[in-house]
Amino acid sequence: MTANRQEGLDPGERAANTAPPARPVVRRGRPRSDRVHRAILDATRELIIENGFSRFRLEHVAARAGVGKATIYRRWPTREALVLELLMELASPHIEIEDVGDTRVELLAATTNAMRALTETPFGPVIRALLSHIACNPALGDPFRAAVVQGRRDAVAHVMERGIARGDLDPHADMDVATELLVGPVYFRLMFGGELTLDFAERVVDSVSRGFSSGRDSGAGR
Amino acid sequence: MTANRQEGLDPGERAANTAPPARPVVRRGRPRSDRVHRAILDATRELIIENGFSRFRLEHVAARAGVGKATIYRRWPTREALVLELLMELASPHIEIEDVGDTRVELLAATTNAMRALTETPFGPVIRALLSHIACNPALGDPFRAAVVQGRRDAVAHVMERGIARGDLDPHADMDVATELLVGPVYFRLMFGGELTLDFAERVVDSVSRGFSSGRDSGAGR
Amino acid sequence: MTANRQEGLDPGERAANTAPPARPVVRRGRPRSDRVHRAILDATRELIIENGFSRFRLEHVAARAGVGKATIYRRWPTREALVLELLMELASPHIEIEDVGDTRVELLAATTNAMRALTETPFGPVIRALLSHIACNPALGDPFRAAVVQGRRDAVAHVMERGIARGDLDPHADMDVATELLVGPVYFRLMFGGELTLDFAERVVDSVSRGFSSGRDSGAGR
Amino acid sequence: MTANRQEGLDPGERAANTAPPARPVVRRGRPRSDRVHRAILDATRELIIENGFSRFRLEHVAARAGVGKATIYRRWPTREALVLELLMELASPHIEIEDVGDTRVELLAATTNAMRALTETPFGPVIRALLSHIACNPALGDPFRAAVVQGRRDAVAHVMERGIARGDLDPHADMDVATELLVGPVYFRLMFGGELTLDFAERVVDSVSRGFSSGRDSGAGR
DNA sequence: TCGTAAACGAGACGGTACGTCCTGTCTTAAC
DNA sequence: GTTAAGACAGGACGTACCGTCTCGTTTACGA
Repeated sequence: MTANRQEGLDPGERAANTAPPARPVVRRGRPRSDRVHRAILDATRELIIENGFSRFRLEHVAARAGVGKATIYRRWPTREALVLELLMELASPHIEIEDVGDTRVELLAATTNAMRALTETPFGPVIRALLSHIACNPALGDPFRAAVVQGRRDAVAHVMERGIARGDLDPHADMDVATELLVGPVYFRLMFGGELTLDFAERVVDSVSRGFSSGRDSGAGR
Repeated sequence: MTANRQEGLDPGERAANTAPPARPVVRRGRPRSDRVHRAILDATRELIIENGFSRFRLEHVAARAGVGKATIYRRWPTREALVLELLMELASPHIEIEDVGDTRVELLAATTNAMRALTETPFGPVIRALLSHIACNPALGDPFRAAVVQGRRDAVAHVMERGIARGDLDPHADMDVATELLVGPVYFRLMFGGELTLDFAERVVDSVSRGFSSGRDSGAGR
Repeated sequence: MTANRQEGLDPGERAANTAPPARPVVRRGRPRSDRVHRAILDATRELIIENGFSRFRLEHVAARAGVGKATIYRRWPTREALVLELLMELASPHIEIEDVGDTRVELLAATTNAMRALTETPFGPVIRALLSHIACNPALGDPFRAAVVQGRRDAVAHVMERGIARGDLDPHADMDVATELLVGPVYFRLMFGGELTLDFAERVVDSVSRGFSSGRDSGAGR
Repeated sequence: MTANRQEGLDPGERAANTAPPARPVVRRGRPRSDRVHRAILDATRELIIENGFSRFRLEHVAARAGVGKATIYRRWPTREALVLELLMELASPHIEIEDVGDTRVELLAATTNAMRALTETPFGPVIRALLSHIACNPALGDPFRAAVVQGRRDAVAHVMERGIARGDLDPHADMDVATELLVGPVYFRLMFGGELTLDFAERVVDSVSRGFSSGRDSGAGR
């Protein structure tokens, strides 16, 4: 989330973990301003949403945030790194799937969580603008995949495990493609058109869960 | 495919529709060179694959194609229009799904056609570089959706119709999400990581077709 | 004067001087605009006079001349080269000393020419702003010395020769320091203060010409 | 020499001279370091000699002197003030002309003092780099003229007075241009090229002193 | 067969943004 | 209260491309 501020926090903590008399990498000079950090990320979010990534200009970020360009470059080496931090920040709240005791509801949540993040929060316009860079540029894609995508895979896996434990899902249901089947259709429509409605999510989940169903007359099979 | 060369052809045809003896807007001067047209598209393909769309520069296209910049602008009003033509050209061969009499094979073809286009042809790197622009920029996305995406939806719909007619698929199978379920997972992995192998395609198709199956012991249900 | 436009003029002339069938280095592309060239030099002159060389910004030149920065860099590799061309252009009209038949008048002209150029023309503020660079930077100083300073030395030498021929000046008068004695005092005051008036020029010339005088009751000795 | 440190030294000294029990403008906190003062001036001298004034950066001074930027700004309000102090410090040892009883030797000293300061001490490169600023910027030029130039004028005037008293120089010799004639040629060559040798100095002084000579067969007239 | 008019390569043009450097001010902890 | 360190807003640097424009040259067509 705060991808590249870690090194500012680590030293102290690391010092505490190791040698007591060790100098904890003294922080010298004026410390970086949190207000400025926030202002830059906010301006970044607004400008990406307004113009997309290809017309996203650091000079405009600096102007809108009321900040010098050097202040941005001091914190993020490239604009990819900047938008990555923003992306992580925006993505994280939409990953978890709560255990509500109902397998179908939880499978539906996997799809609707992704969908609502895309349609109802700034995460939508931002990731839309960054799809190409996530797909092409490992510097941006790898951290995103490691954090966000893997998080979603784990959440879906837990849902499936609970569903199998409840007897709702076939123990042989293919967990390796579950995330792809539940979330892939949403991103397909994000790029290639089509409504992103609750009805769509239910159709996807119905089709998928029928394939995953244990065959018992359970909640997972409608 | 030749999206914006139409206006070069229109005048003549329109003239034919109106005044028979009228001079059909004589084409004077040196005609445009096909060699140049080809060289620009080839350079475009190479440079997008090498650098991605964000570092794609018309000046480099002109240099590599051995062409003046004005010659490019004379044919395409924006670089989006240029890459759109390239994208259409590269996408078109991978849409059709042949009727082979076997529903499962045809469903699998829907997934593997998309997958092989992405992994084995220049269409992969090119669309990867353009995902964001297709998602954000209607000038590029709308024609692409109208031609390529709709083409794929139609092909999948025909497969489903044939599968229902053969009794392999449930007549109530949800055709509205079939393309999303078969192709969405492939694009999900294109962006968000994961193998794009035949095994993956088979797992996807198995899960989906089990959901779509008529229940009869048919080829569609493994 | 037009230091780095020579290569634009040479080819044609050189072709005429050498081999008739020789290809005269074909000029391709849109030719450089003289209007732009003039506008840049004019803006340069104004801004140096207004702000001095240390606050002289190419970005301001571009803005005032209504020109892109690249257009300036296309013609002059550094701002030193730009101001050198300006300096040469401004200096050239004040070098010559006319043969008026009167040695004292001609010696006085050597001093007053320099003085009036400094006090009554843009050459003054411009060279004042460039003294350090002429003194320190050979890229600027060498061409200036070769053209302007040597020109003035030659002019003074001719005056002395005529004065000796007329019998006004001592044949042993030291021509090697004449320019320094006649013009040095003017530049001394330019930098280190003191009036630059006709009276001052006459005092200098009187003192110098008394030292150079042939001793005969001539015009050179007051 | 130490133009703006006066206010830092005065209070203490004045306190010692006046009322013993009175607390005289208490100097609180850590006192300013002379080591730092010296290091800054030394770094300034080195960097001006290495790069000239136009590429002279306070940030580099701070780095080389091992000093914070604020420490420099606390002592000198502008970089002009800083280099002015340096210039004064370097200029002062070369002003005086000793009374040796020989008018020609003393006139020669006026020229060679200036010349040797320029060729054999750091004053040369430093003033060379500052000529433009002395000529254009009163903040730097006025104090320099008041101290250094006027000092030299006074020294030359004393030489002339002694020469007239000795009967070597014409009582009507023009004292108002004497400094210009003796030193102007040296600065002319500093900027505009030519050797700065003892031979050159002697030729200048011979020509000038012949103009100033009383006509008696004295030492001043060669 | 010869004009003529558009296409062509080259590159100049006014701009915008880049990423870097430096300015003069400020904010911190250490002394 | 001075010190070293370094963050900060701002502004200029020199470079790279944008999309438009002017050149001289090339090439097919119709007169």
